Amino acid sequence: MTAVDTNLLADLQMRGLVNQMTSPEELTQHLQKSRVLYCGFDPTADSLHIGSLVPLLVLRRFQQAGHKPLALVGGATGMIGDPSFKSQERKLNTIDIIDQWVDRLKAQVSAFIEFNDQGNSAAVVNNYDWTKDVDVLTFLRDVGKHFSVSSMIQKESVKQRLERDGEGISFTEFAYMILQSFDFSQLYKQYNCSLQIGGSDQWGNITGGIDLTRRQHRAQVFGLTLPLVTKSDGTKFGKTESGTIWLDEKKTSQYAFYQFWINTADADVYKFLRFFTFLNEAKMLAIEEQDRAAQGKPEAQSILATEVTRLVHGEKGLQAALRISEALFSGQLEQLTKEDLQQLYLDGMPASQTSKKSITLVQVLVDSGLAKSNKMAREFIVNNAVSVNGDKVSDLDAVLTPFLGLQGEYHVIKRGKKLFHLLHWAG
RNA sequence: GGUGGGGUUCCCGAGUGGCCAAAGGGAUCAGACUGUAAAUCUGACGCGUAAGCUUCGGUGGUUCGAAUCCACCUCCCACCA
Repeated sequence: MTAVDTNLLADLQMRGLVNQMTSPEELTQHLQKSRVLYCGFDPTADSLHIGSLVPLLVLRRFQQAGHKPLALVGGATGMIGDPSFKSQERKLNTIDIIDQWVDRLKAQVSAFIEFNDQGNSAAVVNNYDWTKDVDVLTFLRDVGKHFSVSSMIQKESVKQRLERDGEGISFTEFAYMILQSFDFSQLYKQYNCSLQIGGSDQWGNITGGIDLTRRQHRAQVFGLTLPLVTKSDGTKFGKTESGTIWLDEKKTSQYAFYQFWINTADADVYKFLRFFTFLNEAKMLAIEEQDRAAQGKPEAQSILATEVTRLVHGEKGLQAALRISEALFSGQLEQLTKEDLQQLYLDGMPASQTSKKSITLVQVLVDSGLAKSNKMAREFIVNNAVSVNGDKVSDLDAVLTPFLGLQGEYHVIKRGKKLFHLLHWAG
């Protein structure tokens, strides 16, 4: 039997990772032994984004403490759409698309948990497997009968939707909770799974599952929700000017991922260290103390970025991100060798190639996506926001040619303080 | 099926025949200050160097002129059956 770390809950609480839990004393008691727990991830896109990182890492924390994690991929629930705290009814995706997404998610969640031969080896399950063959009548009689509509509409997660003018909720979405509850009950039956974790928005769905499991199997199971990750400035966590931060490196490069964390506000960074890293409390307090004493630029952001990038993209991905970041932000562009530049290209720095002999700067800005239109490109140049190979350019008619490039082949274009693009003259 | 209310530029939201590329707020972007922070100030924020062009759910119409009026279609919401 795997040894169990009985301080797990205390650690999670120290990290601020516990939002709500059912019967705390009994759950603490329950977790003295190795248990099976699960967390669901619905396929709403072809990749998870960093919003799912907290639950994924908590699954990992549970496994490290000796419990068996199940990552549930919502092949069934993803077809319905969770209405919890969503202000609008959502469009249904087609079944083929959902299938593809399910496969990607399986691979992604697998990276965060261990599959070994020990008692607490992780597993990935798909709720489509036990939902697809349940016919409507059976479902309504055996599952639906356990739910009271009046208690369902009391749930905070759908209440505001029901009360809000101009929006409604279809029966399909309303029934989502029942499907998710059915998952918990099934996983209890099949795996003796006794704990479900999820975001704070999942509380209603989780307690629904707990009730159903009690009614169908006369068993007590537990729920624990994690806090919503919020930022001190009130803006939404996980978005940048260029969009969502995805876990898939094809959608968000390792470099962009690293940069996202580097840009964490001071007001949030120590909290995020607790949420997103496995550093122990003493270590994190030491970092905080040191930053305070230093009065200058804090170290916490770079530690956070390093740790999280390593967790998600591995040591290689981290090194690639670091190489680009250092090259670009140290300001020593002219010292880069041809190999360095090539490596930046391979590391996934935003880049493009051209076989032309010369291009206007305005054109380059637009082609590279650094500016949305010629008009914006010109505005950036006039505002002194553009530099090429480290030098500000304020000439609207500037033209780039290979000769002027680094090593005769590359131009590093910078717009604003943080956006870069590598232009390679392939001709 | 009936009745009523809606669909405005990324979001919210004003605009009911010309003064509207369309108020205001938010978000976003740039500059200054900085630490690739925060706060603050300044500027930008449909496309076009410009003349100008293309937008206000869709199509068609009325008009010198429509986001604004009319018809049909479509989607959403509420209530009634």
